[in-house]
Amino acid sequence: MAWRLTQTAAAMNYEPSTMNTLIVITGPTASGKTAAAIEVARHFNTVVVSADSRQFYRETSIGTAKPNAEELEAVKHYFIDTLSIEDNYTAGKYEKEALELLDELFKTHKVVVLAGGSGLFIKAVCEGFDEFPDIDPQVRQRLNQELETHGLPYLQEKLKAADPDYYAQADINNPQRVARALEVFEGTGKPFSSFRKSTVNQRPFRILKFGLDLPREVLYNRINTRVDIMVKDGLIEEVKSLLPHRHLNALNTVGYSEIFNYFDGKTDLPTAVELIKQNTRRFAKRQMTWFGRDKEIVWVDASDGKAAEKIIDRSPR
RNA sequence: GGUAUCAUAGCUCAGUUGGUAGAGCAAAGGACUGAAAAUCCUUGUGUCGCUGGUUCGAUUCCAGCUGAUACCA
Repeated sequence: MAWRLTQTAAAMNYEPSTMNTLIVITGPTASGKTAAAIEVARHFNTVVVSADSRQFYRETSIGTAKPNAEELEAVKHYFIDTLSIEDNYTAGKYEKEALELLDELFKTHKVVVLAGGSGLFIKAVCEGFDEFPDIDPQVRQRLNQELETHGLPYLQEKLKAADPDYYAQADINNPQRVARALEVFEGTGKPFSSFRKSTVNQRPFRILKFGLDLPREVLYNRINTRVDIMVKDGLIEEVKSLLPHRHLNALNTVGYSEIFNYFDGKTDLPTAVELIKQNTRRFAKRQMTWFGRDKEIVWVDASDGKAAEKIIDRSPR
């Protein structure tokens, strides 16, 4: 058995040998996804599509651990540097754009690599979201204003009245969730829950998911040293140049927020760097929680530096 | 060397008029369908420095020891 069928592929009843394959390479931050993806892509003479929600933006590089020039040279990458931090991007847009891109790429490639650590964006490609109408961003802006002036309970009550079904199951303490449900309701006149059908969309390609696995202690050490390297490589200067744009969502990100606080005089630099390490470790933990729930992921041990070989070994020939 | 104070969770500390203890931070676990490197939820992990004494019972009181800090020499 050289490769494994995902449930999706099995359900579609495609002939494996003639079917295009998306090799998903994921895992927590600093687990070695970039290098593994390049190695796998080279082996299949193909390209890498990024599923990393922070590497889209061309203004941020050091703090997002973007592939370096040499790595970008080695293999063609998509969805790297395609956006500005000023752009208002969503996971829904990514789903559509990524599927269109894959459709094109599979015309000339049997295999494409999807690499990244953003669980929601991987889900967008592999399963997709239910159809939600586009909502005018002003609706969210207004809701955030209401949150500011009236507090979360006010929005909770609105949601309770607008969509009792969702209210009953939603994470009501989470302002972003409450606001999201309300923006859909207020933008469409229909309850958020009426759009949520939890359908797993069938994709016209086979999906193999691999996760890079490291003992936690090893991963945490890698995170810590990688942050030190970022600082040496000029992270502080990068963040300084972005100070005028600090309110943008794309910069509400580990590695940037902490340095903004340093420039505000809220912490000293060593403390800010320690906080980046700590928050990156926490981020990695959240990623592991997310990916741990995905039973389609085949985990490969990455502590020997041979993760790519193992992925190639378990992929179609 | 002397005197005083302190020693409780990974860290900073609270507390028990004697009935084996709790906050913050750290950490761990979890949720998450268009903000996702975002956002949110849950959880106390302990030879109460060591050795004796008093006591039905000591982390608490007493003595000695060890260590830390301050002051005096």
